[in-house]
Amino acid sequence: MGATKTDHFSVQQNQIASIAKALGHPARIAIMEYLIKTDACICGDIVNELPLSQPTVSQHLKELKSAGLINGSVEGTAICYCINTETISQLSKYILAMLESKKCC
Amino acid sequence: MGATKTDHFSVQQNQIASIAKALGHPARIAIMEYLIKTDACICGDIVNELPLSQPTVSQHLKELKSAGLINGSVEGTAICYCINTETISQLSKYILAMLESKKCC
DNA sequence: TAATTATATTGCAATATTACGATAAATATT
DNA sequence: AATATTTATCGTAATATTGCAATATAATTA
Repeated sequence: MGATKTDHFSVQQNQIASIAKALGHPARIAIMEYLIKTDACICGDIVNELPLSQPTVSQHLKELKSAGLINGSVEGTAICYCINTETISQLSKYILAMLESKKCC
Repeated sequence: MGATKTDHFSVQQNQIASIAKALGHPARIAIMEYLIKTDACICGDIVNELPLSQPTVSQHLKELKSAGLINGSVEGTAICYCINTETISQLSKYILAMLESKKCC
């Protein structure tokens, strides 16, 4: 075992889970915060901001990208990373809906 | 390696990450949705709702509980599970703040 | 074109997660 | 007390994640 049984759940359940999963690591939260804090697309220096090696940061960026939480575009030798508001908004709406439909307790 | 370097990140970053991580599995999303859909605390029958074995569901419930996303109280032979609005609200606020501080792109 | 700079990929070790059968624990009921 | 019901825990196997050193790739600059 060890493999998630994704096919037993709905597309939306898997989608939301994969976005949440991508945010489920402090390094990736830190990356998102840094991209937001600087109010701009960041070319480079994400590695210098984190207490992790370059390959590790690159891997985290890849996961955030594949979850649709950030976009990356080539900018010379560097790559420009930017947060993707749409995906965050999708998660936000889902969670707000959770709170709204809650009636008991 | 394989162990997350939690001590290199802030308490809040770890907190948000752990809530997101708990939601990072379709089965746990399905559990949350079921608890919300039924508009009540559910004693039992969560296992019957999911395509997973009882021990597996029990484990997922434990994770949701330890992340503070649900509460469980003994109710006879059964256990009554309920979603914890506070934790969901905490995540919601954090994500909304993300969207608000986003200015570029 | 060679050197430089920035990011990605590969390979690997350590650890974590997912899933379930078997079994235990807790509470009700007979 | 014995049985039934419900949930938790243990043990274990399969897979995933985390992290980094080494290396590769891509684009710029000298």
